[in-house]
Amino acid sequence: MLIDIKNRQPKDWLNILNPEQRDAVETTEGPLLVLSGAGTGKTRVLTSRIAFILERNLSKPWEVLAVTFTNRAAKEMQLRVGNIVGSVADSIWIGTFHSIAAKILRKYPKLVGLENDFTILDQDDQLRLLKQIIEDNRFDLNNFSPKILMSWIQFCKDKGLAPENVPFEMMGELSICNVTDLYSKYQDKLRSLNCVDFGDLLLHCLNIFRDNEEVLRNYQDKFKYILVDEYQDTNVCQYLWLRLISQKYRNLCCVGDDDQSIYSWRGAEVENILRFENDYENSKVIRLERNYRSTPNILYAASSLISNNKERLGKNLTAANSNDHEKGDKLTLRGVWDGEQEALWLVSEVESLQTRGNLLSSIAVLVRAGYQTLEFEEKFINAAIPYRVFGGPRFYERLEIKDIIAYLRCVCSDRDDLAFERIINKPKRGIGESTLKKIRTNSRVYGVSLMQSSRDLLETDEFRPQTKKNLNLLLVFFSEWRKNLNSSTPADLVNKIIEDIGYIEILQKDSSQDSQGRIDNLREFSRSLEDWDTVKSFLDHVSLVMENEVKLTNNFVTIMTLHAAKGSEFDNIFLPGWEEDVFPHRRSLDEKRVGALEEERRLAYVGLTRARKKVYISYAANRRVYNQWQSNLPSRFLSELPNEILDIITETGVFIGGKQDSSSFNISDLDQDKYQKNKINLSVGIRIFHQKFGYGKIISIDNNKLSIKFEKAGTKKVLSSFVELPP
DNA sequence: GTTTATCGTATTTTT
DNA sequence: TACGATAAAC
Repeated sequence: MLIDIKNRQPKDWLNILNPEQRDAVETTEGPLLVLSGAGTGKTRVLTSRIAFILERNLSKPWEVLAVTFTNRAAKEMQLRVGNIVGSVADSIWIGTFHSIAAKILRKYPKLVGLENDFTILDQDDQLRLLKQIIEDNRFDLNNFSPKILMSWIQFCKDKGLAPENVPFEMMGELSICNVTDLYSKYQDKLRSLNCVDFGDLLLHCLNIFRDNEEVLRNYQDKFKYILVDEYQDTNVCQYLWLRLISQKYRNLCCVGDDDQSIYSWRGAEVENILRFENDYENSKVIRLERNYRSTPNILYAASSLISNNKERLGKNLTAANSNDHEKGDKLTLRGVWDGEQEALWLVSEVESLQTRGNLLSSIAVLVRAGYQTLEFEEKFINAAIPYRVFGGPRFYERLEIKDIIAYLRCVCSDRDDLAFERIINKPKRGIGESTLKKIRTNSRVYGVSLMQSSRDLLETDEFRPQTKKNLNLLLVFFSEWRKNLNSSTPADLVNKIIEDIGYIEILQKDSSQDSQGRIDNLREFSRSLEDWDTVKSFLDHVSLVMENEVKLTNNFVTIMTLHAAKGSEFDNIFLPGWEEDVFPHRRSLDEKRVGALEEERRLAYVGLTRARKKVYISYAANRRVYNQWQSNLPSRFLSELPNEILDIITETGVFIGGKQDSSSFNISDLDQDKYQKNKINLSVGIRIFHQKFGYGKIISIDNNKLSIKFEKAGTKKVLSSFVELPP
């Protein structure tokens, strides 16, 4: 594919750009903000800009830094730049914030008190570590859960704050317990274990730049051109980092879209993009508003929706290939009785798309939250339609894989206590809580690693004979594996480990459903290791690139969360679950922050703008949540879509406004106030009939939500539009 | 001392 | 439902 594109006229990639895009590519000097709406060719601008810089010989490839948020985006950029400029693209610094920071940190670990081979912890390890610290120090934390405390610590790190710099105001309701103390202890522990967490990668890197002028100058001199993708998603720490590193040449090009900012919960600050012009003197702003992706109808829907947000810079997307006669299909809006019917309907629409000649790979189902994928998976399996869930439990996060990785980590480092704790009794070898406690206490007293502590204790009679024997065997294995560390390939080493500890046999004995799948995963894992020369380089890859290699095999429907969908596009998009409390998510409604709802709306905007041709939105009146029936109102976002471009189909038997006539259904009917007017007279005590639950009496009324005591089904909450007066 | 069973509770999004 | 913490059984 390289050859094919390289054979084009050298200027081709430049000439296909529209004037604004071209301006963004050619304005190489000085700070530049590119406000790039959905589908306006953002990636094309970024890649062309890099190609332009290289082609004009403005800098060497290794003097260009391009940062993205996801590994996927980084990979794509690498590929597309490579398509234009060829193999020199390999020496450009392209990567995620985290991987670039890790690369720099690996060069200067000592400056922040780390050793060369520090380990990057994942969330699981972070949480376990924090729990341990809470226990060890007997912290009184007022019933705040470790999870909450962990996210607070991450929050501080996102802001670029070390424990000693956290201002009192930031502690919020956590100020009643000494969280900063905990944070500080957590950092100490990480350092003593020679570990970092995700937030540290950036924070340490930032601190290196702050405290070591020569190092900073080194990188400032190096990077003549800096490009940032998805700038609206940067947090304070990343913002400060960028400011420092770009200070010398000031050739900083940030590309982003405030309407697609959906990561504030992870510390992202839209403000970064809103204040770009103030922050960087003599900066230029270019707006990309020509959308090459979606039909006019889809854009109209998306624009109407997003115009309900107040905090935005404001952009008007127009369809680049617009033409008054061809507005594209209307959006399909489907209301159904319950979640199951929604899934059945969705699958049947997929089948119909397929018979009309659409590839399954042109179809995506975008959900608000991970748990929603299950229902669709089931129905796809029944219909024998191939699908793939992205962003589900990721390969390296599977338990069995994590176990083996923990073994590898222990082989590499004697000091990796977290990994050691994970595997000391996995598979079960009779080493339980009390033995572990002894090892821990001993290690704390003497300041040695758990593994060293175990070795020391084995010299004594502290353990029972059986325990002693088992633990000793494990340690003997480790010293053997370490001998092989440099002589054999990582794949061979893993196979040896799996065999020595009898992992496969244990899985085989366990006759549970997924044990075969786990064995397959292990095989797959050792196969994937064949691409790596050293265990260490592989471990780094694992912690930074959590995704499994995406197999671009065949033809399948994509199922993923709206968050994961950002940056991708499909001909046909399904957006199920548009109900209050599901989407917008309840958590965002509970939150007092005004911005929370606006972020949900941006998420809806992202969803709509993924589609090239056709959008299907659906909602279910009832849903089973944790084995309980719950009735939901249609999402408020539905009433923000223009009526004239919707094809509305409600299921037979779903009553809206007391009428079964679907043609008279109007979106504004969803508006609660208007809705109240044409409903039947309901009051407490009245006997009613409900399609699914039968007869019952109303016990209370809350707007149009009714609590009804059914004669057979018990007490349920039901939407008033779904009840009838008995004949 | 270790493993298994039961109970109760909290449920987003991800580098 | 699914996981984690605690209680009973091996």
